[in-house]
Amino acid sequence: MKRRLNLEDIGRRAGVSRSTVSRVVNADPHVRPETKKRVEAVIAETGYRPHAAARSLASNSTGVIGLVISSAVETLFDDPYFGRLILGVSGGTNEGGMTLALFLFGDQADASSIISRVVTPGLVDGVIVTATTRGNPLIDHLQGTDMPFVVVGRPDSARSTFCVDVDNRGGARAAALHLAALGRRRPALIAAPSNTNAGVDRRNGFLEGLAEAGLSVEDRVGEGDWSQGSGREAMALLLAERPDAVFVASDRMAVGALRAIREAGLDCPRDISLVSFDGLVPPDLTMPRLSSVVQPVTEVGKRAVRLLRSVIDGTSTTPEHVVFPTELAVRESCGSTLGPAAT
Amino acid sequence: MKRRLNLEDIGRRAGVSRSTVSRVVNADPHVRPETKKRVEAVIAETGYRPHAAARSLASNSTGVIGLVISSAVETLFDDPYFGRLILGVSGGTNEGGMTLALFLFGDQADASSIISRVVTPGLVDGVIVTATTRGNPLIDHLQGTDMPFVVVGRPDSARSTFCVDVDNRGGARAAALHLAALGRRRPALIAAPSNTNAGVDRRNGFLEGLAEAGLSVEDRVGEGDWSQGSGREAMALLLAERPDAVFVASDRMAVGALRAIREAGLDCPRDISLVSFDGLVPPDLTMPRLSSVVQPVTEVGKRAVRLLRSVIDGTSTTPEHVVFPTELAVRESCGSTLGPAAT
DNA sequence: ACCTCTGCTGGGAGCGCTCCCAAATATATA
DNA sequence: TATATATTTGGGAGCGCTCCCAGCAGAGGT
Repeated sequence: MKRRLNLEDIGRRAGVSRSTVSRVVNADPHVRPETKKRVEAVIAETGYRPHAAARSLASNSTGVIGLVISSAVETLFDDPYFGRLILGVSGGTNEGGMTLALFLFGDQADASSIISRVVTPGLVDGVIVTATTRGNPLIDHLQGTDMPFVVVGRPDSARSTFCVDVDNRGGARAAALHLAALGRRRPALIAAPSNTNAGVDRRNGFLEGLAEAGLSVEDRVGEGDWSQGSGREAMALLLAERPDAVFVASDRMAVGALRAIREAGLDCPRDISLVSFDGLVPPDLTMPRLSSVVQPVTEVGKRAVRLLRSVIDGTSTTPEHVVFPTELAVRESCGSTLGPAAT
Repeated sequence: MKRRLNLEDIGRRAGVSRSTVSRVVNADPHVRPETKKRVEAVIAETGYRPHAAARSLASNSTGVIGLVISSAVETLFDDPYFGRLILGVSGGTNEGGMTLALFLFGDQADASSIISRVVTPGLVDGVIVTATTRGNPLIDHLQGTDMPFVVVGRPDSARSTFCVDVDNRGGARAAALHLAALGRRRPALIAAPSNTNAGVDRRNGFLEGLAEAGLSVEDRVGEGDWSQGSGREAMALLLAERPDAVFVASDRMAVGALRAIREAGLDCPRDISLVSFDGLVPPDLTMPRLSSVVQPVTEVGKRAVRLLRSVIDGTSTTPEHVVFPTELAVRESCGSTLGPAAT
């Protein structure tokens, strides 16, 4: 069992000191080219790699970013949202040569263990937190520490944190306007949980758009829990109100709603025009293809990493809110090509 | 800006030495109860947390496990497989109080950077590698280092590594037998990529089962790339051969196949009985609900962590292969409740 | 030839912890 | 009470790196 090589060993072999090797490894320009070449040769030949923990300790920076996702974990990946977010964050860390540490809450026991692990000094340089539900305890906790963090989504108390969000409200409003323009007159809403800020914003945006168009949902409102099943149930209930259009606050729930519509012997988009939110489900997954308000999740993740890095290195000091626009992608489920529904 | 507390500081406040505090933190039993109590009081009061990097350096163990997923990243989470795997691995690391580092390959540039990052000493204690395609360069590379690793899936050269796999072959065989028992006589196969071991095993298992039942696929064979679109195309082509049953090597591709069947004006399961592999798509996602061979992905992930931990701590030294059973879940798409198809 | 200035290099100190051995104290045995 | 033994505690050494300052060489100016 041969010992691991360290800077000193490489230095000895190259006839230079520890410090010089360190400079070469860190691309410090103050090294004579020939010296540098020699050291690099030894490094290549020995396969030397600097020890990450030692580096972190000495430099007080780990090169690791934490992503904390608190949610009912079992069904986490049933919704494409988190996968995409992880993809974006991973892309962001990769481009900075950083490492991504993923913290997923399972049950409540994990939660407290993770909360304390996340703030352990010397483990991560900063954290990205998804603010799925209002009153996220982790955010409060982080606020009391000096661990840099950014929130994905809109945090409850807007002013004190860095965050990256999408224009939920604007997107939902656009959906309402589109449905109205299509001539639909009995719009329904399947909202996302009202204990999430995204859910609240989408609901308000939709109602706002409707109001602008002189429409209202009246009693045609249901609420799901993001799951497909909840969308189906909500839709089944709503059917009694004979809506001619529905805005479903997430793709996932929309898939369920679609099922309920079909099970009732109705046709989407002919009988009911549907627009959902997210734009994450591959269009071909459903028949008809979902028209939905697309949010750029991957970009959100990437951007969150960049923002966090600027917080870590002190470039950003005053709370900053980045909001990405959302855009309605018209496909089949809204029935744009059909013209107004026959009453 | 107050300095971060260290063991020495806590010791001073509690009137004991650095070492004693360390013992308390690490639950070493050789501490007098009252001393322990006093130290714990100081820790609680100051909110002290040991520095992870310092710990890693001194103890030569990081408490971090790496999960490396090499795949076309953009579409990674379109397939529920990886999400579930991550969930399982995350559950495994959480239960050991460990941290999960996630390495996703984006493009080829990421690949080499990640490969070298993964083997950096002092970053992770070990790695879990998904062996999506044959001849995975990372596995070869790891074999040349002393970084502990376990492979999820069957590696090419079976004998030299630790791995956790599922019984792809047996599951596919069961699918064939089931289709045959249903009275189907013109079975087709939409295989997974033959440059993956899972793809090869599923194909062989299916053919084997068919042979046992005295059937054969003849020309009714297609191959997809795991994507839904590829399943659809393969099925569309296959339709010309007038199959009365099809085994699709993944749920995802099966969703595409279902679409092709419907687009051709045929009915599944009446005209074509379909069985897929994975059991990961929520049943209600499709109409009809998919009958599929279920693989316990989450358990695989959990088990991989446990196995890796035993490799890390030296408990396991001789390559060990864990294989989970797979099980056919009969739902609607195979048409079991229909009786034999009318020719 | 002398001095200065710049460019490169070496080495001490220290990051906060664990490991281990020895010292100090408490307990058991004769 | 004296001695042996077990329990608890303290502190040195070191993990491998970065940071910083001092030293040393060679180039340039007078």
